[in-house]
Amino acid sequence: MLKSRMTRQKKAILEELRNSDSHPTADEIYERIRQKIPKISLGTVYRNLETLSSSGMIKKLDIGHPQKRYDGRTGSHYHAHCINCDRVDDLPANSDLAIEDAFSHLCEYHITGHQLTIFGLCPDCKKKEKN
Amino acid sequence: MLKSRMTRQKKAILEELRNSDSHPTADEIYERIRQKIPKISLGTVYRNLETLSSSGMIKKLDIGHPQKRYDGRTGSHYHAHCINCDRVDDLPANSDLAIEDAFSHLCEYHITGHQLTIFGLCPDCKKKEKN
DNA sequence: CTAACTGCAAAAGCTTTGCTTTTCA
DNA sequence: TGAAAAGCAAAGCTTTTGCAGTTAG
Repeated sequence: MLKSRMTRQKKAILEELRNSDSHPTADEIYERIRQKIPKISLGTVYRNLETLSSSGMIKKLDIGHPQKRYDGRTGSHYHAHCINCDRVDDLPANSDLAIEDAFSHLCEYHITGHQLTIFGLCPDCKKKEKN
Repeated sequence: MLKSRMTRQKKAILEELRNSDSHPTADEIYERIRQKIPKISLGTVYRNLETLSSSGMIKKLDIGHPQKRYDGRTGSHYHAHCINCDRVDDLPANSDLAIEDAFSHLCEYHITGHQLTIFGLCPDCKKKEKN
């Protein structure tokens, strides 16, 4: 375990992620934190997001876009991704380890985890689509 | 549907992907095609990969790395991703629509698809890990 | 023929990094 | 007080784009 200090900047980033149920990009986090700590730099945001995610305090998500998303919920769970507005929501179900069991019989991998994402239209975009 | 011409470059890229069971990056594809078409440019590779994937002839994969991967298999299937060497393998099972059914009762999304990836050590890295 | 495509090179966009100064413990 | 982190700016990497010349149909 590396040494790590809880700075004002890091604390603010962690709080922002924990109080948010969206899954913001680094840049969105930067803009929000800037309201409280105007002099914070984007580099600091990136460095802290990296530290926090490699120590397991947050998660880095990849939704197939140039920008990564960050998630303050560390429990294992799945995501839903709107193909229209790119919003990402948490799904109300924990990871299902049975899936890993099933695939352990189908491939030669030593499985350590899995990731499941649902794609579709979020409630808002579903409504708009009807018009 | 947009008009599209089957150029020598596009054909070579498509064949390369279909004859390969790895899931190469744009740059890897570029290097391979260069053996046959030395003057091809990386920009052309990117443009063709984009055309091919938006017309559904290939798939673009995101494994959470800066570079995207490309897959010549269009049937819906899952992937295994080695956390040590970043190799990506196809899993010998088709997409399970029951998963989408299950989540359609748990969220308000209009679900159109899903993606499942297994993480772990591939057979090669599993062996090396033992030493 | 001519719209679509190529090659080349420059630009764009996100993220990382080097360096000096500041700050937490 | 010293190691770790911040701020700033420059660099890095992958991907996209503009443009003039080429080519498939």
